[in-house]
Amino acid sequence: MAEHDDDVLLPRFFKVFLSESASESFAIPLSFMEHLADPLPNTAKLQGTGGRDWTVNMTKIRDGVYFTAGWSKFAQDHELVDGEFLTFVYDGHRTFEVSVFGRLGCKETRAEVEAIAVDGSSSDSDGSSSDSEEERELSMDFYGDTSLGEDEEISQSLYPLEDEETESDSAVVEGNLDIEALTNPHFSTTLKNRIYELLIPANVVKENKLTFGDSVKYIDGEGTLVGLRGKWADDRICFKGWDRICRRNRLKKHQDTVECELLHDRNKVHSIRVHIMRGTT
DNA sequence: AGGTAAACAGGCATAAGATA
DNA sequence: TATCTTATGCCTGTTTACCT
Repeated sequence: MAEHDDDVLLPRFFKVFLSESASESFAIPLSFMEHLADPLPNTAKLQGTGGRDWTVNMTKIRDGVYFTAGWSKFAQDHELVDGEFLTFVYDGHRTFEVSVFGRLGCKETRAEVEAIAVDGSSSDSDGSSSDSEEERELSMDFYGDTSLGEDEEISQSLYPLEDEETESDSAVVEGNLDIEALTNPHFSTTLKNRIYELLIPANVVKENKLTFGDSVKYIDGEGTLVGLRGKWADDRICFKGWDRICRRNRLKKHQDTVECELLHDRNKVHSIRVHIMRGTT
């Protein structure tokens, strides 16, 4: 338990896998570079949930850092397909613990070690976690940033670097997201006139007995942004900063639909994962 | 079917920030 | 410092769901 608490403090990031841009090399988000060891090690160890390790080269290209040689082997061994989520927990030296979340939103164990005793180094591989526990673990992965409520952190997150926006992958789904497959509470929305706020439909809140804090993280293929809770005279629940999601994903009115998946920990929503479906309205 | 309440979109006013 | 732009809270009208 205490071990898990320590783990939560480790820096982490997530990305959506897109074969088009990530089959040969994999870009580490620019905003994560401040956490990387200095000087940058030549290689990194990727620890899969199946208990195996992969060594990959870490290469600095222009202003970014990429996993290069060895990454394609990792991707192949994990049978990564477009749209799957990867989370990376960094130990501060050269090891990344990588978790794979399938398109159904569940954590998956892949590239397993055959008939080998688990050495206990990975809390993910004990094989005892139930569905709900896995879901909570996913929540905790995105919960890593415990300073969510601090103004400084929020303002940084709200205004990401332009470079980050243009260089990272997009989580756009071209109209083929299987909505029924989403296991978390979700709702769809479109680009409204009032783009600064995202309204959480009251029926979704009620049906799922959801609660909200003062902020949520918006998660799209570009990374995360923090939206502060809006204050309204009525009881509606809405979050600000939504316009940045709309803008950086170039949402179009009367064309695009956004499926918002509410990631929660014991019904308290901490993040909203954004699935964009082009040309569906 | 009609009345009522809840939910929601969007207009308006204004505060805050940016820029000349 | 004045002006313009952006962001946000309040308010109101419309739509929808529910109850009688």
